[in-house]
Amino acid sequence: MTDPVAELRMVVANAAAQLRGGSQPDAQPPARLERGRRAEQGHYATNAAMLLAPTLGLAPREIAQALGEHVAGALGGDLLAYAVAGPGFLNLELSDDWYRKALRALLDGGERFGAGGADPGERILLEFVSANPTAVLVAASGRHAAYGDALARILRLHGHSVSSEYYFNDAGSQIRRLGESVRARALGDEPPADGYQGAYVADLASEIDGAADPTVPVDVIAAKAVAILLERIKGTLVRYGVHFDTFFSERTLHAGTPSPLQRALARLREAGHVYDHDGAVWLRTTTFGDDKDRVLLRSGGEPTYFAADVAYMENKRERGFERQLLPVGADHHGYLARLKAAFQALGNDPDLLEPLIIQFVHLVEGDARAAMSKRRGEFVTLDELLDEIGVDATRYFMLQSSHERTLDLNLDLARSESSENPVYYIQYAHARLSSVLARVGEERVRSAVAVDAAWSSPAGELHSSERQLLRRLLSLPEEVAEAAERRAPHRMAAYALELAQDLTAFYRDCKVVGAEPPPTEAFRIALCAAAQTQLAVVLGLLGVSAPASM
RNA sequence: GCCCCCGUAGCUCAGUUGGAUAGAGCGGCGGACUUCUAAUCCGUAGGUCACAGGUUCGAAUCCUGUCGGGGGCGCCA
Repeated sequence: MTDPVAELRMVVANAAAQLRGGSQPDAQPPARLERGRRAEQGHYATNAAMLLAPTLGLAPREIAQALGEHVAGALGGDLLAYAVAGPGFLNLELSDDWYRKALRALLDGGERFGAGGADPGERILLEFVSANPTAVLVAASGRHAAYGDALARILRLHGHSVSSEYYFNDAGSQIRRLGESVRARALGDEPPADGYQGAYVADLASEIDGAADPTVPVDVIAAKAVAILLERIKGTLVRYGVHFDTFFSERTLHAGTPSPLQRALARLREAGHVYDHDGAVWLRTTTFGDDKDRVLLRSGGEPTYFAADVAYMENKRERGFERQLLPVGADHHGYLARLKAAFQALGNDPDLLEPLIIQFVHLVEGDARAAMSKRRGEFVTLDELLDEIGVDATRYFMLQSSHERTLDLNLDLARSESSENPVYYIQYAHARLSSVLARVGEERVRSAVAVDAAWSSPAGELHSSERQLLRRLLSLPEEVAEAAERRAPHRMAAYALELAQDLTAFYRDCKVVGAEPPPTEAFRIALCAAAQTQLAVVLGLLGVSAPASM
């Protein structure tokens, strides 16, 4: 019994197959098995009968009844009762024996319970944040960082091999502008109009030796500035708990003969997707659904940012990553059609390049929305945000809502209500469990967890809060699968909160230490241990700490 | 003008491969601390799921349109 709910689902599927007899399952979606939302809806409910109705030509409730009989036969003593309800749901009520076996499965799974659902596991490259090292990270980058990092963790638990990567632009005109801005500040001048105005540029000017020295080329100044800023960015990411396996330099795409960029270009040319026009070199992205063709090499021969991106995609593929995930800001969405087109032009299956659009974080202070232009230097940095409300609250805030939705971050509210962040409620549940288990003592915990024969007594019946907590814990595999497949870390944030609520209800209703009779105490200790393990795992997926005390 | 995302309780948001009586946190109101952690709990008020049509036995969810908010439409990055 590695996944009790999956086994239950299998029993229902088999029963449905028997009812269906020879007729094909056709294109029906698989039947669902859900936790009952209300007490009278049983412990689990399935809509299988309603899905079978069209095929069998019978009333859903009639089918549900027959389905119930089959399921009852297969489950034996694990099933306490079943009932047909509503338009044709089959509600199942499971026995306490089933719940005890389920707890055994949870404990045996340990930190890996719910892991490995991906079939097959893929080699995935997840590139995110990738903010140019022309400034420090802004608060909004905190959303991308939290999203990508959590997604990487979730995909890994789900059974994929994920490499997280930060692509940084260390070549091209923005970098040159940074260098010119630093030089201007070093000379006591204003940066150029299209340069970087922030106060940090003046700091860079004083930090970099020779910034004012006319014999030192601007490119050298720029490179030094990039190196400093990149280190600051890395420092912020470490503080934020966001890990990158690799930092990838754009410059390397232009290096060597032939450079990766030249090779990608040659490949596209061979495939017949490239042409010359107006002195520039174009990629015929319209072949693959883009609005218009795109320039790869400008009429001066200089490659566009797009050309570098194309070479970068090719490089990812050459490194053996079959799937490329690319969370980007909503302001980039117009860029994605051409990326996808280029990916196809390189001979790839377009479905293997997955751009994920992350909507904006609107910073609000008072009534006005804070403008965030890096060039003008008017922005709230991620470090400032972390100073204000802390890593855990920031990460949870950034992850609690869908990335498809714009997020309003009211700084005044964040400051004043930081302690109201749901993350503390979740962490508190974890701390409580730790406290209970500490009170019980390691030795007692070990024995309670090890010997499930000692969990049941003739008189003991589980409390409904215990059952509900177990159902929540048992749903982790499907929650992880859902979060991974939908690229939706916020599902785990919601799950963590629900788990904490069930834990709090359990804590309220079921005394653990000294519970009578002894088998009840043993069972509850084991349940606490399983819950603590899982809550720590889930918090870990979000990149939030799981404190032993608060 | 064209394209993308969003519109759910006072606020911030879950819930979209169509299912049962739409949920949570915060805020409001009324209660509970000699207790395994009160950063908690209990009770209560609060909804035309933006609007209008359509498909369906069944729609917050799918389709069409309208309104509102955000973003994008460079040989910039």
